[in-house]
Amino acid sequence: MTTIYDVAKHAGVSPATVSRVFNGTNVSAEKVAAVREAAELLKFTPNRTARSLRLQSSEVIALVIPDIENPYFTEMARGVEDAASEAGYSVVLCNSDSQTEKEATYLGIAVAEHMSGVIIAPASEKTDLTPVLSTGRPVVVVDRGTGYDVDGVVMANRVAGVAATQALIDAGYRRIAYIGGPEQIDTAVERAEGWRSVVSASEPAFDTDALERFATFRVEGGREAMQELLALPHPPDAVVAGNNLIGVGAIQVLTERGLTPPQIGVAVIGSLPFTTLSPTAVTVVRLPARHMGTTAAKMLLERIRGDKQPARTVVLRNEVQVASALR
Amino acid sequence: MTTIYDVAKHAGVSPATVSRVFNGTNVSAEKVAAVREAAELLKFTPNRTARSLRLQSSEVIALVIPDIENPYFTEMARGVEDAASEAGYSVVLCNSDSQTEKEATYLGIAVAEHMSGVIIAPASEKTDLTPVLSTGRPVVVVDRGTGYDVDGVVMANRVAGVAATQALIDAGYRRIAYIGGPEQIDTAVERAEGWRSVVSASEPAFDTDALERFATFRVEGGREAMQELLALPHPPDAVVAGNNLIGVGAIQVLTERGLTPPQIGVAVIGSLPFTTLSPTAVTVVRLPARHMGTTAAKMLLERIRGDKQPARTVVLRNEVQVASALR
DNA sequence: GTGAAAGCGCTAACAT
DNA sequence: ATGTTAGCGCTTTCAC
Repeated sequence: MTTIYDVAKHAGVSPATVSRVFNGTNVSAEKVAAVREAAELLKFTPNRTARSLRLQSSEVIALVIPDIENPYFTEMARGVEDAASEAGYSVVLCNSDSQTEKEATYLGIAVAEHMSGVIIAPASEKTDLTPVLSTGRPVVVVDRGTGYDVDGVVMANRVAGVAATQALIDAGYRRIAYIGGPEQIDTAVERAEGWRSVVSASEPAFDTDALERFATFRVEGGREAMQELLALPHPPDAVVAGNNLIGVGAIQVLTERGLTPPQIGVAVIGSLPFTTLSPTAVTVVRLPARHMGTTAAKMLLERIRGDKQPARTVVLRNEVQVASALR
Repeated sequence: MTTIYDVAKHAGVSPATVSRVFNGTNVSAEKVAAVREAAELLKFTPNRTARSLRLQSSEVIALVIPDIENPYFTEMARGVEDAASEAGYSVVLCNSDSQTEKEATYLGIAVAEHMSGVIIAPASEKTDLTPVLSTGRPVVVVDRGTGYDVDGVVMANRVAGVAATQALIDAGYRRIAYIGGPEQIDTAVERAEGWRSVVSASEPAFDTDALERFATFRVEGGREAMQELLALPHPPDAVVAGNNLIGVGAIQVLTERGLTPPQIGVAVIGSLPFTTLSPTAVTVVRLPARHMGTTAAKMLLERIRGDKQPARTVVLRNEVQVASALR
């Protein structure tokens, strides 16, 4: 490994000058040239570990997500990466697998590795951010809320729930069920509220409890809940899926039973990037995941650069893609 | 930030002893207790940057993939993460976006950050591994081959191509087209060879050139190629998709035109994790992506621990899930 | 504009 | 078994 000293020797300057050349401070043109040439020749790459030990910070940000296999989060990761790499930062992707302990481990690593900041989609409301906040590092919370006074980027969840349900009502469906995520997760709760408000308004006697199901935010969760709903004495004629994977699971079950949408109405909150459905059969409330990622990254970078304004929360609007095929 | 010196002072020992306690060497029971207590009290976390500067290595491995939004690669990432975190290593996920320059940047970062090793699914055959190999760090190449003498884990691509095509033949299809990936990528070429060998054997006069298409390994690539094939004067009665995303694109186009499988036979090389298709309509040759990830991680960890045996390449068998609905 | 030297937090000889 | 100390590669005062 070639160091700043090797380069200095070859260029006939001091190590300090080499450092200056690589950090853009006042150095005479000739010395700059000499240093660059020597660096080229010796294939010198600055040692980031040494640099970050000295600077007490590294140009890396941590992105902690609960499910690396969910396209919603990878799309977001993509957005974070775009914004970060444009600013010369790299992104470490950490998969908490929805486990608070794993999440805590990664947050610990983030500080122990001197990372500049963290973007996190919390695994639950138990997420403890103090280890990183106490070091003064900025945190941006995405997708979900937390009790901490930090920047956040969230989706307009209630609005998404309303839009999904309303599209189904407009298409003529009446018994609209809802399959949401875990009861403790606030995004899930907000989306459910949107659904509940629309169905209750449409029919005052609507028995929301009978048609609401809580699932995991996974394909399997959607499958199980859909099966339960279909087994009901008086099954629904439509369903709102609380996230993309639940939507996939629900549609799989319907397809297997020959109840292809729009025979039963289906609206999904979240995009379905790899489905093979006709786009006219299902209403999709697209959540701008990639945009959420870039927004979060930009906010974090501002904080890293020393921005001290009070914490902000950005709420992202979503775009509704209504099924055109009605039953 | 509390350091080893703070802990040493509180515990009434030397910094070296604190270090020893955290690295499991001979320290008397009393001192261990004193150090642990002080560390607890002061919320001490070892500084990984300093540690890796000193050790010239960090317990981090880099995983470089060409498309973070492809479930095939995220599934693989999941496997890598499982094996690595079990061994106390963390994984930095880098998205090269199929660009050789981005890939080179990340490889540079991997060495500049003293990462212990890298697992890479190369963006192309131009990938230059020398910057990392020359530092003595181990590399495991996954999914695709390279010209380097390093460990690798690949799928049985030719076999997969044969299996996909044979399933279609067995189901009675005769004009079987193939939509593959970019011509320069060896996995794509091998899978195509499998297809070609089966169709040529089935009918000596088979005009393979007319029915072979090269696409990008993306949904859009599959869509375009499928459209071209359908516009042919004498279109195919079945198609083999060279990867999961191409399969999604092809099936989307077919569905939009009302040609739902198995009206046209479809076989896909790679799993379709988020499709809503009836599983009986499409033949899927599952590629064990997660297993590829864990295998690669284990091989890399062995090398990191000093294993010096000659380079190995592991070929992973795949599992065929034949469509049961025949036309 | 440039160099000398200290120090970021840790580990590993080397002494004791 | 434990302490002392040098040094990993870099940045940055402080002199000149």
